[in-house]
This record gives sequence, structure tokens and C-alpha cells, in this order.
Amino acid sequence: MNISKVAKLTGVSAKTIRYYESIELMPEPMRAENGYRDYSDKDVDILKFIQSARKMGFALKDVGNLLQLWQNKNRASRDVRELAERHIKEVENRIFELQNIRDTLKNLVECCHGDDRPDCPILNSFVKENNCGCEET
Amino acid sequence: MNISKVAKLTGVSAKTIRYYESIELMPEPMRAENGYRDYSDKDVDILKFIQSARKMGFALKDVGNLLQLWQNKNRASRDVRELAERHIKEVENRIFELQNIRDTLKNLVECCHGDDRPDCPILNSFVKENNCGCEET
DNA sequence: TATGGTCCTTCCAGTAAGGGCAAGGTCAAG
DNA sequence: CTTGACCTTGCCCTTACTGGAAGGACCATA
Repeated sequence: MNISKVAKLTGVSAKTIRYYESIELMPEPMRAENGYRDYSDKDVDILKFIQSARKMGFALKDVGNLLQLWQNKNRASRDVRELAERHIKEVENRIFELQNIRDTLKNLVECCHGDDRPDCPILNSFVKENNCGCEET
Repeated sequence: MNISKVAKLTGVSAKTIRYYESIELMPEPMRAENGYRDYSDKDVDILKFIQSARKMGFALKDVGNLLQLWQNKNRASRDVRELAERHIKEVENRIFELQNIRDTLKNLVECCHGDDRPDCPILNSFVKENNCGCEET
């Protein structure tokens, strides 16, 4: 199977597949006589695994660890779970930060006339200590 | 005012201040006789503005636009508001994605024994079509 | 057989937003 | 006079890729 077929099967671009190989996340595939990469079904499974883990927001470093665990039949599910739990915490922290940003910006946008006039509580908020310039004007 | 003082005043590291200057986000400050950067109060205000906008999650490119608007006394608050609204949408999309990830992972973690045994629905989910391996085992 | 178009290969460079480190100049204190 | 704490520039490292150039390979058609 050549690289573009694998790309279609997995949804990972050829460029990215080569990149994963270069950082040794993927094993090196066989080579056809013409030098083209020649992938097996197992390679495709590995790539699908990587892609799934990426979609769950795991960093490539974590994906590498998950891949190790996946291929180690003596793994402890505890290790996988701990990795996932750490990741969940990071995701939740990020959600929290983004929600704060969203709430603050929504307040500011509501206060902003949004017309031809220059006065703008959004810009004001970047200068002053308080977060929302609503009470003035 | 030398760079480390400005760094303390604004919470932006000296390194980052120089970086902002290099990408022309900040104007070049005066130089003292010894070649050291010498910042004015206005420079500090600009940096504080940048820092505030960064804390709201705006990309440096957007921060540049906001800075232009801030310094243009003939600006229309509409332009600022539109920029902010676009950003809010991006933030909300990101929140949504992260919530999906969190929910999926939480389900998987709940299903995982998390002990010495290798069987793990989290890993399974990365291989199979369904998102949660809960129903099996 | 020439030609064109589409694949494949490698390597180089760039992105965002800085961090780290090195080599060298400066300054103030003891 | 020396030590430590600043400052300067410059270059590489990070994450997770993407784009492009230059050069082979393969296939169909005129």
C-alpha cells in the first residue's frame, strides 16, 4: 500500500505520515523496489490509533506512550487511566480559562456601541484595572 | 526605565519585550548612552495593553490590529467589536471541542478498571469504531 | 517515443509565541 | 580589582505540522 492510499484510509496526510515516521512515532515501513514506502495493514492500524488519540487531544509525546502501552500486552490499565486522567485535568483547566475569557469578552462586547464612534469599553478594559468599562460613559 | 524594570511593571518578560519589538508590535524604545533600551511611560502603557489583550487570548496579529485601533482616535468602535466577536466565536468553538473531548474521556476513564490487568477500554476506543468500549467485557 | 500529469522521494524553511543559552559589554558595590 | 547583576545580540529549541523545491518514477496518450 503506498502512502497516499494510507492517507485516504486513515485521514492522516502523507506529509504527516512521513513526519510521524521521522520522529519515530511510526515504525519505518517496508520499501518497494522503486523506493516507495509500502505500508502493511498493521501500519494502518497504528496510524488509526495515533489519529484517534490525537483527536482526543493527546500530545504526540503522550500518543507515543499510549502506543507503547497498547502494544505491551502486559500493560496495567492503571497506567493508561492515569495518563487519561492527567489529560482530562489539563483539558478542564483549559476549558475553565477559555470560559473566563469568553465571559469577560461577552460582557465587554455587550457594552460596546459598535458604531462609528471611537469610544470603546473593550479597548478601555485593556488599559484600565477594571475588566469592564460598562459603568462609565 | 530599563527593560527589567518594565518587565516587572508589566508582567512581560524582558525576552518577550524584545521579541515584540523584533516583530514590530512594540515601537523601538529610546537607547541610553550605553546602548541599553530606555523605555518611556507610554511604552509601558503599550506593553500593558498588549498584555491585557494577550490575556484575553487574542493572537499577536489581532493584538497588533487592536493596538492600531487603540491609537487611532478616529476609529469606529464597530471595528473593535467585530474583532472581539470573531474571537469570541473561536473561543466558543474551542470550548465546545474541548468539552466533547472531556466528556468522551471521562466516559472511557469510568469504564477502565485502572488496575494491573491489561484490558482497557480507553485503548480499545482508539482502535474500534465506537467511542466507548464500556458495553463489552 | 515524446510528452504530460500524477505519483513518489528527500531536504529546507516557515508557522506562533516565546524559552534557553552563549559570548561579550556595563555598571555598582565592597 | 573583582564579583555579581545587569544589558546586548545571536542562534537554536519547542509543537505539530504544512508548503515548496528539485529530482525520480509510473502511466496513458498522441
